Amino acid sequence: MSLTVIKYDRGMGRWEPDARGRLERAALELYIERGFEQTTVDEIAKLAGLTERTFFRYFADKREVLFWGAGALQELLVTTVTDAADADAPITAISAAIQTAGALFQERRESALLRQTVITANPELQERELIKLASLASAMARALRQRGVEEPGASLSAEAGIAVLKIAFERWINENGRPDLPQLIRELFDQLKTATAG
Amino acid sequence: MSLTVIKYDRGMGRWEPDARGRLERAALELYIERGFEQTTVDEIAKLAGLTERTFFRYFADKREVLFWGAGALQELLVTTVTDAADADAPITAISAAIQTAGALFQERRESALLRQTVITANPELQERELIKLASLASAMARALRQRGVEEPGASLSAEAGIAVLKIAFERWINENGRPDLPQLIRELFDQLKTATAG
DNA sequence: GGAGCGATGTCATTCGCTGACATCACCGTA
DNA sequence: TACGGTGATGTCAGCGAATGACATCGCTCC
Repeated sequence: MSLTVIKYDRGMGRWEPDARGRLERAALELYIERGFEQTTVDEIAKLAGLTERTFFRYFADKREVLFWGAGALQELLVTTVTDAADADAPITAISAAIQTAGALFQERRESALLRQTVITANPELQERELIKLASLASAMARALRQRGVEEPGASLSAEAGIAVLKIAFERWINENGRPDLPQLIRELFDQLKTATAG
Repeated sequence: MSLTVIKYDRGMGRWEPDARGRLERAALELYIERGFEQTTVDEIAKLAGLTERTFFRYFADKREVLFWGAGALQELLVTTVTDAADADAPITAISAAIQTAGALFQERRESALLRQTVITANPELQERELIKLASLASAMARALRQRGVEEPGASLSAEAGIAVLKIAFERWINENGRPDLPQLIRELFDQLKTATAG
């Protein structure tokens, strides 16, 4: 299915620029073509014109290459939570942050879909994704606490936000009608309110 | 710290009963003593009087030995959700299920604490725990759907329940006062209602 | 034109995990 | 009682992920 054209696969050795980017693109391409398990790190490195050892200097393990962007996402979420008006309820700040994240995915729908296809096909990658999401939740909870929100409200709001994000993202990927993701997120926060009102 | 006395470490070869149990206990003991990463599967097997190969016949991987009980927990949750009165709101059924799980942990507080100490000390184990929790959530959501609850309410309620369980369990472990876990869970469901009310 | 330096390569090793096949203890039955 | 089947275990060989130690490369600055 080779959806990404890789132009750097030959004659590219040491010292070519953007080693990390080359490794990242090579990995994604191979994960899509043959699947995550069927791809060896050695193959990724060779396709990027590097060695296995160098791959592990840039990425802690074979999975991490797909989650490198999580750091930036976390900063975005924390910033959005922190910048929310003090008058806003915690859940409102969280909702704003999650909507922002949703907008980001929406901008890169194609690559988000490719990435998610790979992840969904492999339990090891799902595990990694879950721990990244958990990390996002605790970062948001921390941001709320620094805004003066007490526990357990901070953690509950943050975890609820991640739950909404998970469900919203999944629906957004599976629906061909491609509804607006941030709006889907708003609706889910509303439904969460209803659901928990019990 | 050797808290578990293992009596089966010598003269126990093939054909002694309860191979799975011996492997489980041996693994937990070594994970506690030296840490998860510092323990080899070969060491676990030898301590249990078996071979590495046999370990992998009982457990899919080195981590799974700590999560074998998750299946029973899932059944318990599903049963409780399914058996909840039809008149009950979905979130009430979920709350009942999570409280039941809490009661189960409370019965085995010591071993739960040991297990959690090992898991908390190791990211790989946290990943595995998160995917088990996610599996519990989707099982509960499925149970709700079979009771006629529509999406996204089913998934939202289930995920919210797991979020409560995570937070409740963490607090219960860390507080020396040892509050009643099922009650802590009830309180957190209440606070979740407040928090999401915005 | 070397000295220093960061990025990369090479090599060796450990360990998780798997497949293929042999072996063992036990159980039923002829 | 001997025999054959069966399931659990052992043995062996091998792949691939990951890591440490050390060498080498290309660049930059004196």
